[in-house]
Amino acid sequence: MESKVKISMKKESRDSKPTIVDVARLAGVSPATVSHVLNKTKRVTPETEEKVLQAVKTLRYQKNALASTLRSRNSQVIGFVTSQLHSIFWLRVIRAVEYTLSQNGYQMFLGCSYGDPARELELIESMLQSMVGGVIIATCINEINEKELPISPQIMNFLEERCVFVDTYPSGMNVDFVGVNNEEASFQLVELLLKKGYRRIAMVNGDSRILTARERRSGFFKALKEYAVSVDERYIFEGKNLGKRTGLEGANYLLSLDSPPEAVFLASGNLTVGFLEGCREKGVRIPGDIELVGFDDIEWTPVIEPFLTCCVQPSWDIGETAASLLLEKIQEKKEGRAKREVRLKCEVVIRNTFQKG
Amino acid sequence: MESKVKISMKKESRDSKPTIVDVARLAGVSPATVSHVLNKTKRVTPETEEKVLQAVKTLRYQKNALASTLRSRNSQVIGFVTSQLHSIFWLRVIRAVEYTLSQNGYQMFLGCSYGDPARELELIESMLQSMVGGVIIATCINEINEKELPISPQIMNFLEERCVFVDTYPSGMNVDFVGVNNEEASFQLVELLLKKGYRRIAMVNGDSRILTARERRSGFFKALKEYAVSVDERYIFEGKNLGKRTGLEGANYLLSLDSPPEAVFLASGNLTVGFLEGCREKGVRIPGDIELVGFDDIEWTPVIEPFLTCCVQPSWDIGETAASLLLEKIQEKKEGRAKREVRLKCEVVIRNTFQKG
DNA sequence: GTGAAAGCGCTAACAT
DNA sequence: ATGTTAGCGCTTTCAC
Repeated sequence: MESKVKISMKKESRDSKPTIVDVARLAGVSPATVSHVLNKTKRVTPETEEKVLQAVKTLRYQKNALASTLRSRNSQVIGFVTSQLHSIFWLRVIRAVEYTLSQNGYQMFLGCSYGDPARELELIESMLQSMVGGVIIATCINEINEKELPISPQIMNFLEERCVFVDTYPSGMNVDFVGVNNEEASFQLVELLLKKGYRRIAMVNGDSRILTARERRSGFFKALKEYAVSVDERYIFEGKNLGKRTGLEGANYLLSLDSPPEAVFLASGNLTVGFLEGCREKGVRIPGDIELVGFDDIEWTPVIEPFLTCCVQPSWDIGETAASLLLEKIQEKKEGRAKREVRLKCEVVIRNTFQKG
Repeated sequence: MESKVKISMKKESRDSKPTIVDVARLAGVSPATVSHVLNKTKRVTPETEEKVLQAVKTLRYQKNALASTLRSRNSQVIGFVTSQLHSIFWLRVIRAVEYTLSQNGYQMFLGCSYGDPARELELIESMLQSMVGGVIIATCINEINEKELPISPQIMNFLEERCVFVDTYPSGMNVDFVGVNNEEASFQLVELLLKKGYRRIAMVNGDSRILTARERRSGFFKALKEYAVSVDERYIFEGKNLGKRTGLEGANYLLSLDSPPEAVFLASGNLTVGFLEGCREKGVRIPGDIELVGFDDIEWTPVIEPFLTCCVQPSWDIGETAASLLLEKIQEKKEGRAKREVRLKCEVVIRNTFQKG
């Protein structure tokens, strides 16, 4: 008697959501059958299927994703670990990832390391504790260094089996990766300057331990070489990172030289923003006094001067491709398949003075 | 014998992470005790505590968050449902929310409804299925309408008990809310125009079923009234939403009038971007031909002309306050406490022509 | 202060 | 084709 009361208590309480057991009882079948109907994991007669679906409907049953994942070890959640949450570029990538995942019935964890490698690992670990199905990482780790940043074999294994890196990845790691053709696009931008006859061309870039910085730098040098222009070390400014501050510092440095450059290649959108601020402070007019080409578009270009010539990263495609690649990887269980490196192409957008030239 | 083999198999396999049982065994205590040590949920002698912590360390044990949440009904995950993922404003809010949550040991789900109310509800439901502890919502639902968009009592209850709305909320709902002083800030902006002597002042705004649009509109009218300026209906342009396109349409309309306005109040940052595009197309110079004040700053203002006078929303504070409020609400179990409405103040930034005036 | 046992809601293996 | 049973990894009574 006691137990019966308890059971009915449970069924009465309106704040607790219905479980698979409630559905089974109402449909007059076993919980296992309900599970099979909902997951299409075994054939069931149309008759019982109908009963189950009806019960689901009347109870407004929604399955508990946690219990399901815990038991089946199959999660419908993907984590996205980014290293910055500042630029419109990353916002677009996030949007594409979120959209692609949700279209496939997945949810997204979002975490930001703010450029701290240790924090990045913490985020990955905490996502693992929540049994995510996989992770997309915009890493801030340039190189695996067992001394400075030990990574457990478990994490290492996870990074290889259930991750996709975007934009950049730690050098020497064999991982799936989605990025852009940094070298080629940089080459094209610098070539525009060279074709126009400029020879005193500067570069503002970040630390070349960063993959993207390194590749863009390489494109710059390649172009100079192809046009037989010797490198003037005074025109090379390489700051700590690809951020705004570095751009500002680069402007302060380059614009103070005895013979300033005629043209500058800026290796990122944030660098460009900082560089423009520096120009403004120094009273240098853009366009006019100096010619700029930049990697990555800057948001406001369509609205107001200056219209900068740049290459536009396919930010949406980057996110979409990364998400699709990860889902594919997770769903086909082949553990040992070869890693893939996808390079999407940037579009070089020619604006302003170049149109006249 | 058979079972023993199985057990040892289990312990050998290196791909499975250690469980609380493994820790308990190694420390020579029961799983319950390990749980109590880790969660500080009961007093334990320092001696056994030490043993447990040691075992945790050597096994590199990390507790399974899913199992923990499933059993304790206490989740460390918060969902953020946004209605758009386009502007830098929302990026900042997201950043603040993510940061605040992670500082408190929480993880964040991110979902975007893209302005579709039905999708918004789906997102909330799927988060509920994952047993999130609470949700922060930038809603696109202006009004509860049982006919068009039925909301189950369960969801309704959840929205009231474990949610915080940001930026706007459905009219008539009694919920926790974090927003800004839309009316007051708009008043101040329009007052700047009035004090400078303008009388032919226009407004570009979104549909006033949207809370923010309504309040900003109200501030506009209040200012005109206070300065005894009668409203000229031709100068009121109210489009569908607060987006860029509406701003462009507003520019096309207002700049084509026989006697165009001398000054315009733009009720959002995106409206401003669109309006500027319209000005550019029509060859109207800003600043110069027409005076603008805008609600919400636009990203590039510090770098390039035009420097617009505007009010800056405290986007970081909005996100941080919303997250803190939600965590507080969840942690203090008082179910029936009064709802709170927090209004943060915008900073009016006076730039350009106003400085000379 | 500690442990045994039950159970959160689900799915997978094994019967029938 | 369906049901029975066990158990994912954890927390929580309730004994001792």
